[in-house]
Amino acid sequence: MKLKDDRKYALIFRAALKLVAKKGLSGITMGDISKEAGIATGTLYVYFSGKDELINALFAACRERSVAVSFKGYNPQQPFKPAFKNVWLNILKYRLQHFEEVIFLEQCYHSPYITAETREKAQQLAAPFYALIARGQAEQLLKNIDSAMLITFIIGAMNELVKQIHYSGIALTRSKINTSFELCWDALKA
Amino acid sequence: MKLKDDRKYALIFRAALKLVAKKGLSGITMGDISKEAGIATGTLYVYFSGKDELINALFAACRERSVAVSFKGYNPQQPFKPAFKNVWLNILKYRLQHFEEVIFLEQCYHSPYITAETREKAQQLAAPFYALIARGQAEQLLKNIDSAMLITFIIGAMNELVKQIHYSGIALTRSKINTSFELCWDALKA
Amino acid sequence: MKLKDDRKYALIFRAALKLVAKKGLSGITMGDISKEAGIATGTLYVYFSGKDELINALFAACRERSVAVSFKGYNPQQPFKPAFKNVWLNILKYRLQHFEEVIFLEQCYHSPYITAETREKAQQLAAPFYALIARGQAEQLLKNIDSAMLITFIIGAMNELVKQIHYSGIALTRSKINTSFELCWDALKA
Amino acid sequence: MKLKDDRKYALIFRAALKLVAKKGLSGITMGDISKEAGIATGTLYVYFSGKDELINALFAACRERSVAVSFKGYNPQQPFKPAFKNVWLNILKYRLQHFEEVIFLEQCYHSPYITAETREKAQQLAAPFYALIARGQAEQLLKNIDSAMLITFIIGAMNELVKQIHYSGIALTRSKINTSFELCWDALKA
DNA sequence: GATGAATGAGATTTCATTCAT
DNA sequence: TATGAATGAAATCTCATTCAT
Repeated sequence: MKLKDDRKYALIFRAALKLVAKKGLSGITMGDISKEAGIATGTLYVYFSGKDELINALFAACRERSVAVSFKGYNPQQPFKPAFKNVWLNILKYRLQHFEEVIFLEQCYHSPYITAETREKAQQLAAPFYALIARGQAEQLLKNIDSAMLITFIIGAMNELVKQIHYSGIALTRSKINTSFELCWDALKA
Repeated sequence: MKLKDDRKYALIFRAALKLVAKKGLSGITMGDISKEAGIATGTLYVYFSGKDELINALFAACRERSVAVSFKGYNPQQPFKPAFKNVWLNILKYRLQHFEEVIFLEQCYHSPYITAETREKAQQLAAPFYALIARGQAEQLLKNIDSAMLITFIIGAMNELVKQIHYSGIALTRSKINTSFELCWDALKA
Repeated sequence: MKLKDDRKYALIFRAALKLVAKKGLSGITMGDISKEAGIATGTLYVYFSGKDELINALFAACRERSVAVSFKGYNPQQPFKPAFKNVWLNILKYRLQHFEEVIFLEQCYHSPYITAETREKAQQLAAPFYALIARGQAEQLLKNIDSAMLITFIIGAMNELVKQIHYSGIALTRSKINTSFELCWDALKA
Repeated sequence: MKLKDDRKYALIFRAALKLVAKKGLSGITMGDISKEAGIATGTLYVYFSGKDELINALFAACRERSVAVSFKGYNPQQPFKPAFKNVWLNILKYRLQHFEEVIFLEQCYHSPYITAETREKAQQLAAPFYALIARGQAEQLLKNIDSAMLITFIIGAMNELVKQIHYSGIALTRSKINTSFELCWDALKA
């Protein structure tokens, strides 16, 4: 008896991400995805009930992975600024290394594929970031303003930074990274 | 024999923007656009040679309008910070009032519709912003780092801010605007 | 300007009926129908929103035509038996000449295509037959039993007769017709 | 190595009948049948070489069962009318209790699934009914006309009666049955 | 120029059948 | 034999574009 192959999910996701990065969300077809993944088109429907479900599942997976990686190595005992920088760097590195996911998530956000439910769940994943900001404010290191606004600033600037680095093709030196972080930190610090 | 009706361009653009904001770039069809614009599908092809051209033209138009409005009221005699804030506010207001265009531009950027040429031209429109940053640096008010990085920061943070405001539905008070600007200014200032 | 061509409905219906008679309801495809009708597959979707709608519409059309023709030449002044025979003959002739419709209606009845609504409407078309039976009972010419049962008997016997004639290929002589009618009449008469 | 499990045939047949009654012949898939039967899709192909064979086999089985039951309790010594009524009742009861088979047979008759051979064999099963009619004619109790026509009448009326009873949901009383039989008898009797 | 029906290539999806376990 | 994932041909349906009016 043949069992459902868990590696196929990864295979399909990788294929879809690659294609979206290349041709945009509006340019991918189920046929393209299956071909890229090296499986038959019909097989896609063994793993996902349709294109919508595939894209929603991939969206959720990308969001989760992205969050999961952010707090790697985070240690609450560590002083705030280095701990925060660690998270900031995790995010930056992840986004640069998985630029396809960044594009995919952005393209999805205003697409008809993502359901309200999926969107809702994605929102909830932000909780740890709010907690981190709250800690910085409690320690009087961060500006005492609406934490949503602070997060907005961090994420927005980071997004654009990642895109700029990706498209400019300019190598990202340690000093550039530090400059960028200080730019961000100057904005947030009390 | 009638002449091309200039108002139809606006009609078509407005329809396309509305639909992209609602259903995403991957969700719109020529049929949808014509219906929303209140004209026949065939008529679209009188004004645009095809879907690609329509989207490229709209993309270019949005970019141009967006830049044109940014420097409204800009007066080089004015001291830098208020002059800069004026531009910053122009951009913020425009993006909030024309949120559909923000979405559209974002969606386009990684779509196969936009040609390299269109992308190139869009890039060139950023020149006045570089000049503005250069002035701030010359006056030693802004950090003396890669101006592309500074612009990236400003635009990225602004984009996210606009989205947050739009989706949260929270009214934007004068004090919130000022807080946001100061956040941005603290990041940039020397 | 090209207008929707009313003859296309007839063209499509004729094609569908021909194919169902040949290959059964389970054997027809939208592609087959369009080819048989001499139009592009996409054109079918200009006239019907999908396969379901096409089949429901054809079902309704067949039912209506079948009923409409039944009372041709019916004259209430005429004595009951010849008036009744006239109707009976109308039905028999119509079904023999439009055998494809008989098959189609039968195939449809237990198919997932026909909606409850369509079924409902079809049911209502039987009213004139009930009225005719009621007249025969009022004149004490027909058995005074549940009129639904009488109609059931007439229609059931007729259906099978039509099939037998069609498949046996034996010519239907005037005398055979009369014999059949008398068989039916003997069953019904008081 | 296990042997073919005879109960599986019954399981498969039951599942197929249930589904055809619910969704029509055009609405069933091998997947549906296997799921309804509680077995794997692949297992269907252990018992039948394909969909066609499955349906032909079921068709033949239904026809055989239907005929076999008709003459239960038939005693040639018994006078004709009660003997005939006995057969008539056997058929009526069987069809009411196995309505799914009635639908299935009807649906099959004009489908491309049933082969000429299967159809042929089904035809031959009617022989005992012809013999019964011949006896009635020899005893000068039945009209002396083409026996095919008489059988057509009986079966057609019965079919419709069964459907009417099934769909109306009205309980079938002993008196209703008798009335129906007399209707039939009046038609046939010399 | 304006219309919208017509087109057919191509997208999504289904499903009978096969095959590895 | 039993399983159900895998397949790919074929079905349904969509949609950018054309064309007759």
